[in-house]
Amino acid sequence: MSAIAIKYNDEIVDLVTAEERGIEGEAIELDNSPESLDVLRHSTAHLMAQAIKSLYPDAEFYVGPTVKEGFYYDFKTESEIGEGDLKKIEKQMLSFAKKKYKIEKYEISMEEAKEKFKDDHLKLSVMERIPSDTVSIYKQGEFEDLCRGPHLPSVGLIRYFKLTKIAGAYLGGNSKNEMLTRIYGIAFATKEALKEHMDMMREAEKRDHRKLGNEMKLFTFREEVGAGFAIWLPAGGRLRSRLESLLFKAHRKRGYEPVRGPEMLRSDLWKTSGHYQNYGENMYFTHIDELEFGVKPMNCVGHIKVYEDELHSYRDLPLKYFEYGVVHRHEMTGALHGLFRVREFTQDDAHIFCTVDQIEEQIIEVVDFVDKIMSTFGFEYKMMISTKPEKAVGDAEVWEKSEAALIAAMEAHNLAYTIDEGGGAFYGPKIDIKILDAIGREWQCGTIQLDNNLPERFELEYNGEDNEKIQPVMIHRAILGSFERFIGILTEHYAGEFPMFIAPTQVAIVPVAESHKEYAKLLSDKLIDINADSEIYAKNDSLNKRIRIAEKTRVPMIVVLGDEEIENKTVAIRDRRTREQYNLSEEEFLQLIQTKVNEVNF
RNA sequence: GCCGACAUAGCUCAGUUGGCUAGAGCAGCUGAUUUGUAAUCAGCAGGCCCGGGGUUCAAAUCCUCGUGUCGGCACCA
Repeated sequence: MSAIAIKYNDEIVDLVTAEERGIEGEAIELDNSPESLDVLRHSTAHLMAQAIKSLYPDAEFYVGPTVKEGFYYDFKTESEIGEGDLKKIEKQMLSFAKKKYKIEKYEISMEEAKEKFKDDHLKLSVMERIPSDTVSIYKQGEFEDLCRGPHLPSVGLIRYFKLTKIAGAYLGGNSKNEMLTRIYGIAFATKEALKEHMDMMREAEKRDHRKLGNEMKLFTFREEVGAGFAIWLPAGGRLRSRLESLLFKAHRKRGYEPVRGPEMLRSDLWKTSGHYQNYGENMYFTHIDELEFGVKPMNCVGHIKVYEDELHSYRDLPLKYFEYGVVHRHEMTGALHGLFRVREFTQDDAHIFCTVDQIEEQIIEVVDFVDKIMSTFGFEYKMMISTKPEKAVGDAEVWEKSEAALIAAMEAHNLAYTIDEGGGAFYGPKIDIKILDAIGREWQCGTIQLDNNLPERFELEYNGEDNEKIQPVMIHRAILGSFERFIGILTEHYAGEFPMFIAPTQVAIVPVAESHKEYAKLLSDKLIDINADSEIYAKNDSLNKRIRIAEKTRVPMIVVLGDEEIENKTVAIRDRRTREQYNLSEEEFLQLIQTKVNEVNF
């Protein structure tokens, strides 16, 4: 196999450019390495543009880069293009690929380029953003495109690709601009790699929590209830309450006090906190007796009122209040997505009131807490520190000090983190925790945020050693983020096969015949005593069928009870995964379940 | 919010270019069967075809306005 490009000083250079510049380097072959795929996908994007141009001659093109999962091209045409047209475009691409057009390159001045693409206002706007005086043009067959490369030597090398999605996208990523059509695709060097990728996509689809949530009866959404409002069904309710009680204990162990603020508060308070001005368009309001109330989008104000309930000494700090706070946020319709993005959700929210000197140790404590939970579920995660944004309140010194405290906490404990410059909240810097799930996707869940703004606005204080009034620091933190999103992620992470300690039902009991129902009920009661839920499959169906149904519910353990078991006081256990069967005495069985249910503590 | 697609029974889906009483499988109910590890048989019931308006002799099907869902974009304190 021959090279498709070379690597020159860490730069990927295509063959035409290498020749033009008279340089040599390590050969890059057409394979599934990241460098090679990048070139391949970029050229596939161009091939797609060529196909689109031939099918829709009025099409104008914006940019067509490669991205993490393939490539896309943004363009515009007067014709309506829908999902059904992707096949047609793919076909055209293949026919061009068969012609094995050489991909040629030449350079022209910016002026010439502007003349050349004068009818393509999108290309012109691309050129606006290029500082250089000359630009390169890549040509394949009749099709020419402004591009800096690198590209394959020939479109004939493009064989294994698929157009995956069609969607709208704002020009330049700005919602004030016009909307273009975007087609996404994927390409690989080999047929096998493409197939593997498509298989993985199908696997991800099978894990989709919306699908599993429906199948497993965890939760539902209903048109008449309203968009973004989840309804928790019994199975989901059981799972959720297990998570809640585990987490409740974990908070108590760490000195958090449970508190609760009201669901809606007078708007005056939201004006004091600044939410009215800064977040008002996402809030739900109601008017009662001439007064305006705002439904809480966050729990901070309630916790501040808890703090204000009594005078505090420096000796009391840190104070940690937590609440499973139900919040409402009017998210934009297009943002809603299963349990991942809803309009009403419950945060595992806490606020820590502490002195400036305590920030570091408090951050560390929270980070440890996070680590405990994430490792229990087998999640890897990343932490990202977001610093002062352009639009920020509070004085610069405090900002610096807070940011330094976050970084110091990370450094002191050798924790890996990245920095998102300017990505903080307007009131303070934060650490975001991003979960990597079983199939490598990232989810933003927990967050730890320093806040000097609210203590200032509400004039919070405590008495210092010399009886002077000092303003405390407030740390907002959530670990799961919200039960909704976290359970959504858990569902996909485990593909619905929840481990015993969190599963909606721990055991499925299948009595062989009518006469064994009584023993089943007895066992079920004993399971409740050890905090395990079970379901008895005693319907008038064949044994095979009931086992099949039990299997399909993804319950972690199935036990079958018949004459033998009753006689010997044993249970026949069927392992879901291996389909193997083995017997345990009732006592051993209960012991096993008890261990498994309690094996986890955060 | 924007671009595009979609909405038929509890669930998953059929339903020709507008044309008879809108179909199937699973789930549900009633029987029969009482089962030893992934679907026993038979019968029954179940629909304002997402909601308003319209076009037409005739609308699940066409138009329109909503609502909701999906794929992205933008948003995400």
